Amino acid sequence: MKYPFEEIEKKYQEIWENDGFFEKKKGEKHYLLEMFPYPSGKIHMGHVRNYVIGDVVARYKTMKGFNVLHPMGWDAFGLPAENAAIEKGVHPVKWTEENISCMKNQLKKLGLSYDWNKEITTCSPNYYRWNQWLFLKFFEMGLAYQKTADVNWCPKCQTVLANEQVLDGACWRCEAKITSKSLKQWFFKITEYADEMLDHKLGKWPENVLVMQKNWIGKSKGIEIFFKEKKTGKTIPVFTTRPDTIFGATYLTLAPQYPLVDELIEDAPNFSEIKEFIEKAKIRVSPDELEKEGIFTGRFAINPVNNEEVPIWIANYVLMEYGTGAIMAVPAHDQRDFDFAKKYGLPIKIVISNQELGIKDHRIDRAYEGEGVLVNSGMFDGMESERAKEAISDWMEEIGIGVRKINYKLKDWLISRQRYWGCPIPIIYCSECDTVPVPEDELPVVLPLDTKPGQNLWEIEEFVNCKCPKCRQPAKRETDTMDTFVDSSWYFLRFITPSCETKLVLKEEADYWMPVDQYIGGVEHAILHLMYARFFTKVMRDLGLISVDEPFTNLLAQGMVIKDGAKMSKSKGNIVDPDSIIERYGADTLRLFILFAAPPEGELVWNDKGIEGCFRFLNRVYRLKDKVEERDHKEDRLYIPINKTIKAVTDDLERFSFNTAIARLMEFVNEIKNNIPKGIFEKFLLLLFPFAPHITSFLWEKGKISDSPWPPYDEDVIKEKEITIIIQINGKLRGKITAPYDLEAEEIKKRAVLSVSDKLKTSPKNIIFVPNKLVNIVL
RNA sequence: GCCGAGGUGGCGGAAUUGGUAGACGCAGCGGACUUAAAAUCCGCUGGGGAUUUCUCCGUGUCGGUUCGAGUCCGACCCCCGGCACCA
Repeated sequence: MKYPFEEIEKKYQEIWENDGFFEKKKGEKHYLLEMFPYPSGKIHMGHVRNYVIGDVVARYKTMKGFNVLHPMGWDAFGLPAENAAIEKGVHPVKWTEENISCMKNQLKKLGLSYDWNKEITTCSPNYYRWNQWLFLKFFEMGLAYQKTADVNWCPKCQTVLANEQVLDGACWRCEAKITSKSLKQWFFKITEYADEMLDHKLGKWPENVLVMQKNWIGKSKGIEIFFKEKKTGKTIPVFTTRPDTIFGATYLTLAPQYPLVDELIEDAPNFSEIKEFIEKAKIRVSPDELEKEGIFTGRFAINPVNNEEVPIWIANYVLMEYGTGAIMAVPAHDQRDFDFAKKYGLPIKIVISNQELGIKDHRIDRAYEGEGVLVNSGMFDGMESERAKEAISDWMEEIGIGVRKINYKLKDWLISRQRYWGCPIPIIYCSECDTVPVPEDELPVVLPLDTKPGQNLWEIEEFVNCKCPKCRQPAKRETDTMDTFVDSSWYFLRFITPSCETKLVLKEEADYWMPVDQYIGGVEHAILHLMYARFFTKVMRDLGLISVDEPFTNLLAQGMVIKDGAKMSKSKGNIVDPDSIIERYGADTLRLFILFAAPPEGELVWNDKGIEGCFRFLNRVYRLKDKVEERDHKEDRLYIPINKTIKAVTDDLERFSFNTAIARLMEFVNEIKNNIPKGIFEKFLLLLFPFAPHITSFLWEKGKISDSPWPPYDEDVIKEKEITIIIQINGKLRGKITAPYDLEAEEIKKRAVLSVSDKLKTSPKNIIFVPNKLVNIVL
């Protein structure tokens, strides 16, 4: 037996299409947002999960009387569109538009309550002109700059990538191995906000997301110490977090790319050997495959704390991008330096003593990296390393051989992409005036649409050639486009006034709606998108666009959808198509199952059988319509259960425990035996409505169910008059009694002892009483 | 290696502050209805033993705190996620 979900869902989706969802403008504001999708073709179960969670919250909050903003849009620039153009000969515009219309249709078939009047599409000039406008603002503020750097290059995507977009040495999108390339590129100075981004003081974010971001930012406090090269007297600064080990520095190591290297080795007898090593060492290998190797330069440096000469080496494990590109090696107290020193027979000098390692024993077999008392460290001998760090730093700064410094792992965000299907960077290069920003009133720089598949912007002369805005002489446009993560770093602001032509957002409206009260999306964006969006928010605040420090007050990081032990994906061939499920069971069943199968933060294991249970449940609900009776409901035996259910479902929704909320609804239906009074049935329908809006709309009969407020519960009824008291003997369950609510302790204890008297071999030593819960008799 | 989250029946998962472990659903078993099947409805369903309402064991392992521990503390084991020569 199946209820006629096709007709029901079609009917109500048509009604919603015409009526919309959010006409009323009263109550406290609630900005609810789910991560907008890339229009890749069809929605997948991950989308369904994300958007169904959002929809339940939207409908619940609306019923609770909030003024809800719940918009949806499209993250529409990106590489798959270009690949499709090359493979199928369809223009990215057409491909994207078709996908959007298909996916929008799918979202509607799920019964999602979006305010489609606020829809945005990042590839439309009306949207990306503000992308360009923000770029110009960043440029004015010195937050957008160009530099030549060794950058991550994906040979398959034929473009550069930001650091965050390289996973395990491979491209985040196509998994091709990343190579290095030296290019002049545009960067956003995200590092300027590194410190502020370490704290998220607003609302509730999952701990693991905050920790991941913190690790990514990777703040470390230390000191730059100035070594001098002996022959030339040139300064080689090294960064360390362990100044307490400075007396144990027995050699220096430079990154292969270190600028001074060429000069240092020019008169070395084994010059060509060193050169060869450097070229080999420059090739990036993943850390676990890399054997630590190095070569002596023939030169020495002076350790400024004791004027000792230490050899200068070049090693493949020293990174040019972090710190100064040069390190002081303390083999006794750093495992990497230790391995290296052992391999090349370099001296190992212990300067931190500890219980495990005798200070006189020089044949240690590993580095001691912990804290301890300083030895062999001149006037700092006997000091605790924690104190010595400060004392040595103070002293170094005083005599000018070092300066305290904070380093971050976080790098500036490389935003140039050598791709066509993206937002053009609004910059013009003029032989006279150099780098000139496109004037604001000439925005947008429109992406030319009359192109052939695979054609790049630099191949389109009409685009490239232009006039310099300053001197009106012929000039050339920047032909790189922006990383698509730029588009999604501020879209939550555009949703507020999406069609405003004069401003990115109207200030008063932004002040009303921002920040987003609840953001919902996959954990996979914990670093990339969420960090970029926080960065943009802080810049937009400094620009005076908004008054908030953070974009998203609360974050719900939803788990992945799994089948056969792996994330659902086309390449693994384990996808379940939402359309086929809707066709078979209807959208309400799909919505219910995806919420019921797992708590939102956890992984959801797809089970073809499990969905049957939700379908059966909705069929039972449907059949209830024949059991509804017109009669007084306050006296009915279901009156207490429905009130308990209202309380439970309300509490569960407040803490996003959708799976248990649905279980409560199922329990209630299991309670109904022969019939149900209409008043109680209606309350039940209101509770079920956010989860299964179609079937509940149908069963509601009178008017629109969505106009009804969330039902309150009767406090008096919930407090039961007769309650069950657990009786334990020595903490083990031995019986139960029922007693009036709040019956006094002595009376309960008396009854409890009496009820288990045959099991009491000795008289009780102690009786623990927890009001309205249990009695524990201790023998 | 470091950081984070977790380990509960055959399975997905409940147990919100330490107080009836296993709600709800799936799968399974038995029964009703039916000529039969499907659907539906009812009952059982952590393990062992007595077979009736009794009893022992049981939330990764070992120990601790407590009248009482899935929940708190300590040590260890195992999975998952993130970062990984960051000096």
